[in-house]
Amino acid sequence: MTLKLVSQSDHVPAEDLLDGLNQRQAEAVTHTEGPLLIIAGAGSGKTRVLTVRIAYLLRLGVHPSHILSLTFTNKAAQEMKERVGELVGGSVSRSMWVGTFHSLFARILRQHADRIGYTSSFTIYDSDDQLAAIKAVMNQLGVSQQAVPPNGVKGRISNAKNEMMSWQEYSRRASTISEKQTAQIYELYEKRLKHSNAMDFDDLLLNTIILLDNHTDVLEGMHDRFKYLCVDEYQDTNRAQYRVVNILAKKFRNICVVGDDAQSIYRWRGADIRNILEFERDYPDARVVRLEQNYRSTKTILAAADSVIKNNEKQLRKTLWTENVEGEKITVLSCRDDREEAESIVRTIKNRIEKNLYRYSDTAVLYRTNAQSQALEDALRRANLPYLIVSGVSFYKRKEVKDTLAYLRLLVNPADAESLLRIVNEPARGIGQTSLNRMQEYAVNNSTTLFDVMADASVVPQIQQRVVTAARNFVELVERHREVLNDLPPATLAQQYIESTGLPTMYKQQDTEESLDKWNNIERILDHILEQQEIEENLTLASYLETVALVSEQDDPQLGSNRIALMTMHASKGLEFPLVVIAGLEQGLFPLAKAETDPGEQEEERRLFYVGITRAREELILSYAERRYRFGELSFSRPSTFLSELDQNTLAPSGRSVAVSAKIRRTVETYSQMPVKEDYSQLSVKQSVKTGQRVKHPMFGVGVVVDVSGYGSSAKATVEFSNGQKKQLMLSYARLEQV
DNA sequence: AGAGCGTCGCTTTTT
DNA sequence: GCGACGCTCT
Repeated sequence: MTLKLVSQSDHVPAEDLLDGLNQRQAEAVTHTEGPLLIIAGAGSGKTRVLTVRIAYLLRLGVHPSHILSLTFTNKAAQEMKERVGELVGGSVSRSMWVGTFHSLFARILRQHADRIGYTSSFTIYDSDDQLAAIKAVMNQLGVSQQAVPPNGVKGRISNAKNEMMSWQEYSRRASTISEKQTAQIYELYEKRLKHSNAMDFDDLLLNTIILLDNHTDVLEGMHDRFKYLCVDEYQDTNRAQYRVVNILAKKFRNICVVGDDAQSIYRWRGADIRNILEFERDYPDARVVRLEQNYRSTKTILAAADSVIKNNEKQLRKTLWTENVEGEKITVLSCRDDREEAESIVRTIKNRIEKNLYRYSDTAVLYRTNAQSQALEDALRRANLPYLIVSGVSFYKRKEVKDTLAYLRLLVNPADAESLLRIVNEPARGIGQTSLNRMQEYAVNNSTTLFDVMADASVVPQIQQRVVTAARNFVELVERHREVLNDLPPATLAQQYIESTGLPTMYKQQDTEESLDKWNNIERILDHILEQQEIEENLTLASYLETVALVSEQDDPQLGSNRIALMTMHASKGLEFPLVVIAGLEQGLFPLAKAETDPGEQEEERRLFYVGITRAREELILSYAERRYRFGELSFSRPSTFLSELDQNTLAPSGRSVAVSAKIRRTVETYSQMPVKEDYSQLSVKQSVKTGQRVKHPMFGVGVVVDVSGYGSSAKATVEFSNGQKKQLMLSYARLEQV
């Protein structure tokens, strides 16, 4: 198979691959030996360079299996595989290692699990499982969850792991009482996971490091295998990832990293920007190539992006430029509330589409938080426009889905305490919390697993006979299917097993709309397994579960369809759309409130805005609402400071004063009943606004009041701003300051 | 053991 | 405004 394809790639000279690349891009492609840092600005053809570079390596005769390409998200890995496949043929690209850090390391760890005290059927814990384990450990220690929020502990443990700090070391360094407590939880958490034959996301990296550090033969195997390394989104790697990359690159030093410090948006989860900033120090002989020509966006969009990002101090200066046209100015929609914002956005998009400027799939609406998608969805549905939410988690977060997967995980790995606890009494089997606590305690004290205790719980003190029987029945149910784990095709096995758990039956019998929905979702998983089994011949239940654990959601088949895409700005990284809308540009939302006190956070938010802006090819629309529902309550906000940072020349004059639509149906009562949390300290200022007075608007800048009408909460002022713009402003929303 | 009710925290972002 | 969790009652 491979032979045929290598010969196929032989008949075209490698140089032909360089056609259409600019000089810098070609330089990056042809620098195959030794360290290479590619600083790739947004839209500079990074993916193209990476894929061509791989094709180039192959044409030089490098065997595909010697190339390792690490990406940050599944989406990126997928795209890389496809695009390389287009260049060199699908079966060649299939024998290459292209994947996320996590998925790749999970594979490596499965191969060598026994070397680090795991079995190859270890379970991967998602963050809910992590939290459940932390809570269990806290209970065990008698730490109150009120006093110590488990989520905070989770964050601290994860941070420690990202910095490769073991619980032993954490414990040594702990000085405050709270740190010592965290250390204790960390220790027991680690032991609990190990005992459950489970790893969390961070462990996948950490254990890989441990494996490679302590087992020279494995390391040598890796070295000989991965002669060419390529790491995408290097600015988003954390210290553990950095470490693995450097271990792997040590022998051949053919390491190519690509990144853009301006697009580093994962600091919060341990990404360390030093990794890219100090690459040249790590590899003094590194070649550095800067890709600064942008092929994606109009001059206007680039100018806007640049005007924003230059407010960041920590920044490698680089100059993006483009030969593209000037393009449309940026429209700003100012709206009264989130509902109106959604409707304005939908109307604007609809308008563009009706004029045949764009198709649905040319359009993306980006936002800061997933919660914002709700209003947008409603508006899109009302307008009957097709849309697609690129969210990630929804399906796999549903209870019945998690339960089904927990059953399957238990089947593969009966030591998995978190999965067991999740479903042992779902549907009810008469095994309650008290009994479970007793059995768990017994398991911990006797260094065995909960599952094994349940096989014969009669030894547990104070246990009731009917619980002993129920527990044994449960264990037998699982064991019965475990016996055929390797004999039956996974889909068949899963089907029979899940059926026998009584879970689907329970939902079916409840016979409500909701429960039938749940039953349906269970069927969807079983169908999905069957589907995967047909795609991949060697599918095992374990490999299926791994994919599901490491893939948030593969909605890709839908991404190609003609729909408007809705997603967070984080999810938009690496994508591009002719028309991009960024919603919710308000202080406290974007940037988030916590950025206001932390300059580092502020800069990260700004980079995120930069990422959002640079997704746009032709046209950008920004919006904000003066009030919106958050946490079920109405809250007020000022327009984002990011808006005022934008180069004013890039904004459309009409867009800056987009009128509030009369179409919005909203009654006075709704307003008067709305809880108002915001302080009204500025109200006196507003009410004293007089004609002729100079005022400052957070977004429109300084202006003169030319007219005042109405009073109380409906008072309006007409303000003429310094650029000649006249705008009517509701005094109760517009944050005018006296100047 | 399990159902029912009230409280609380939550929305940043993801492998 | 929702879902997870804990407390109380049966």
